[in-house]
Amino acid sequence: MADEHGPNSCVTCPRRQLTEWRNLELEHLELVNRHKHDRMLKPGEILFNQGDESEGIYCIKEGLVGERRLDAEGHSILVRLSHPGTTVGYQELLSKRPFRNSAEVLQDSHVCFINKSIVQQLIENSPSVGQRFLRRSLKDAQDLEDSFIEVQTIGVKARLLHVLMIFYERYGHLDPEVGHVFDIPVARRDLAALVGAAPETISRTTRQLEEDGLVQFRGVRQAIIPNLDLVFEEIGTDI
Amino acid sequence: MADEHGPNSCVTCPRRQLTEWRNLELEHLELVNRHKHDRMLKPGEILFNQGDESEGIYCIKEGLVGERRLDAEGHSILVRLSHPGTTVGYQELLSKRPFRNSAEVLQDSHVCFINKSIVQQLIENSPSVGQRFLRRSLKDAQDLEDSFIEVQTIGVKARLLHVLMIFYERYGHLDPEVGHVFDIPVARRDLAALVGAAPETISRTTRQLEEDGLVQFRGVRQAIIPNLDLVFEEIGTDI
DNA sequence: GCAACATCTTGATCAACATCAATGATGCGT
DNA sequence: ACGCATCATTGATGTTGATCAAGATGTTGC
Repeated sequence: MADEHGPNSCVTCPRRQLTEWRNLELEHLELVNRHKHDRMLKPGEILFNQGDESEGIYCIKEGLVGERRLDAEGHSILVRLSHPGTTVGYQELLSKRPFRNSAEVLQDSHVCFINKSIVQQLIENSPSVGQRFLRRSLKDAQDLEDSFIEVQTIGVKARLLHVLMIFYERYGHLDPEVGHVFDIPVARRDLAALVGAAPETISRTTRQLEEDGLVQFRGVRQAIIPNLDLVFEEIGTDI
Repeated sequence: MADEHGPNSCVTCPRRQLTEWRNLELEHLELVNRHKHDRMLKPGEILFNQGDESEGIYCIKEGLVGERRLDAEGHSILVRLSHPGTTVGYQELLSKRPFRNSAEVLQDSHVCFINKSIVQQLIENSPSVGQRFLRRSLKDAQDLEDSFIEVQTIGVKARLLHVLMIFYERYGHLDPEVGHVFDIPVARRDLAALVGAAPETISRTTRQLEEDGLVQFRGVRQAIIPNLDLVFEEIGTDI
């Protein structure tokens, strides 16, 4: 399991700088590295299910993971997306409660699992870790509060644009010929679940965005924004 | 400012057991007590405004405080209510960001203000305080996530019932003659802002609840639930 | 390459809620 | 107690998005 600081080692993992393990001393880092479990996962595979007890924490090294909740009527809502450099499942681990969401792999992913006993040791021995988790929790709470306001306030069109902008930030690049090109890493139904709307509504809204000249869609997995300013105007300058 | 463990002292404050200062040593407690500022506030008074920089933390000793956010179109949404035993404004203090909501007193309240330099000292010298704030933040994030799901999923009627049940838990008592009587501590417009609906919709929904026999309203500030089971049935047993 | 299946789109209809306008209640100051 | 201002209710109408049903477009396995 321990490759001596090879390409799979936590010590040299470039994503670690984004995580709560950022300031970890070498000693603790090697502890993590010795005990971590690497997994390569395909879309549709499950990290954990709603209702499960937490066994540890999941580090996303590559790929994309979504946290999904099923409501009483069986609708699934995508509560959040986790990109590389994110630890998934820390809330339930720290609060010792069962998972309230399921975590599902949305793209080919490389995920490391760290057992709760190891995390416990890190928190006890490295004060920075606790602080990082506090900051992370504060940020998550604030993001959620914003989404909460957004859902009550603005319509599907603006919310869809917002989600598309998130994809653009992460997967986009500028093609001087056509504009800002980016991938949509999820299926339409998941895009719908992310926006909090029915798939049919997403279809109609994307068509409307094309008619407005805000976004062009190339098939179902790619899109182009010819003019970013028009989009900012629509959603109110602040992203 | 310092009364020797009189009725206004933090040392003997009964609400403290509910706050992050719960396990504070006497020494630190007296530090807080020496530097806290007591204020008696009337409905409508403001603790802080959206956009202000955080100067410290607010302890609710008595009364009721609401956090309100104004969206782009000027709608105000009541993001959360804070009851006695709650510290308000900790997120912005710890993340060193400007307040994203305004805090407004909704009922006659007794609020203590603690300057950020004191809070800083406490966190540095008393490890339990940081942990308490972490727990608090985790809980807030989880509550928000639930509200988020709720807003997308269930209708105004169920959401209103949910809010009424919160009031019942806090202000209610059983009158064997008529049923479970409780006060509604906010005006209709604020009840609307809390549910995330227009005041007109709240009017119509309350009328519907009366027609269904779920809740009777006595004026605008009091209500009666003749049969709790009927309400639980409507919102799905879990509260 | 084609069948079988899942996914996406389109159209028609419906329910929920917002908005606007008017009226009725309540409270507050002098 | 009166008048004014704020707040709450009611009705009429408009908008948004969900749902249902059907067709179109992929996608996978053989």
